Amino acid sequence: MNSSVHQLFRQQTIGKKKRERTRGALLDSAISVFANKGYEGTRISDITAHADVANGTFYNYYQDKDQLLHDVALGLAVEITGRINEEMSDVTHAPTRVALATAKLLRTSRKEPEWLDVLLQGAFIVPEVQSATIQYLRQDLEMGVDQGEFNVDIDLLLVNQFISLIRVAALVDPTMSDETIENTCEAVLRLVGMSTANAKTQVTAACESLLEA
Amino acid sequence: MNSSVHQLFRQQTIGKKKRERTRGALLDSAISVFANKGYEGTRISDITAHADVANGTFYNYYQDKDQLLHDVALGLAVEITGRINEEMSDVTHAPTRVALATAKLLRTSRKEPEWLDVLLQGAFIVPEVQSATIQYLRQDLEMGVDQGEFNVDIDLLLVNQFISLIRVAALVDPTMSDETIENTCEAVLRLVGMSTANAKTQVTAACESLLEA
DNA sequence: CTCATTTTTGACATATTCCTCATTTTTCTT
DNA sequence: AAGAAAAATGAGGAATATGTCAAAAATGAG
Repeated sequence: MNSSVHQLFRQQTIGKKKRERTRGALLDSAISVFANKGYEGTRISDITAHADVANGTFYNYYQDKDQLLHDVALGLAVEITGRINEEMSDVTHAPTRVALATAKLLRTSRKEPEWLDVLLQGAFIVPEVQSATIQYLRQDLEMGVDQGEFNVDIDLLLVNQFISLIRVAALVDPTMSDETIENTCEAVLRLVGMSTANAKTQVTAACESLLEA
Repeated sequence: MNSSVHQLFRQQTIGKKKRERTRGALLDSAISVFANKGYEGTRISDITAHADVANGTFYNYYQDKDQLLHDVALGLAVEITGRINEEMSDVTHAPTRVALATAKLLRTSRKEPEWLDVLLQGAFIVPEVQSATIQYLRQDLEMGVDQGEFNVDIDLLLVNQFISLIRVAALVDPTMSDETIENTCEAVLRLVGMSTANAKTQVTAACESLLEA
């Protein structure tokens, strides 16, 4: 087993003690198994088999699946939102930020489809993950309203609508084509009250700057 | 057991032979149990217990949970879309149709929260249910484009985005307040390319006509 | 390299769910 | 109301998962 290509958590624990390295292996395996079998559908034994450890080893680290999902999804949330925000630190125009963040997130999902899948599963199950995910998004949306670019009330419903559009992209087109990415970016901008034409312009600009990078 | 208030399928089988009546009881029970425990989380025994029949009885009717979900969700899809379309047979203005259909659907969900929940679970798992659900929606969306009211390409992604906004409403506000209904109606109209102001106007008009009825 | 400490192991006892089928009970036609 | 056909029953075997723990193995500090 252990045929995963990504190594997010193991990368983070190289050089540390055995305990942290095994934990990293379990977390990485959890990503793959949760993504492929779904949270409900995965058995503890699926994860230990994938991580090449004995069944009992799991219980040295977690009491149950819930705790594991919590750690995995929260780790992914921190990693992904952290990266994206860092890359956008100099962008102050809200529509550009929103389009860029969406495009970057979906690009991540093209490269590591399992990450977004598990992050979203976590966001719908673990409240703490939901908060972590929403945090930055809400700031950008409110910035857009302040800048007079977004024409809509920002509330919990809207934020969740936003997230659900991301989710649908991954569901309808797991390969995450450029077309899907652009269409989704335009959709989220329309959702927050921009015109179709305006949204198209913003997305085109944002995606060009993405190709340079 | 069998504390369900709704009786959709049992209603449909009154007067028929025992076989159909028991099937109706299983289908009604499935609605309640799927809605409360989720499809993955429900056991066959949960459904038979809720229906007040022996465990083995289930297997006289279905080979597995999948087949039951198929029948339940498809039955709900036919019932719900049928009702809504009938009530809108005289409406020809696409934005009005879309706003009305959305509002009516969410109103149904307020009265019978389990119906929409299970219908959507089915739509994401059983392809045939997805088709049945999408069918009418797609017509109305294309009508809106033809009428020059919607300014967006109609494709599978868009249709799924639409459905996901419905889903979010049920998730964020299970009580389905008027506010949630109106906000969701406006959001779907913005999604298909209408301006915030225009969307608001349409929704207000549609919701008024809904109060008369 | 040594060895106390940490970590892993995997067999097993417990628990859950599935599904079958011989038997009993109900239905409903005549 | 009789009785053949239809339907329901639920005990129990097979399969799968969970969580524990005494013993074995690996680790890494000195």
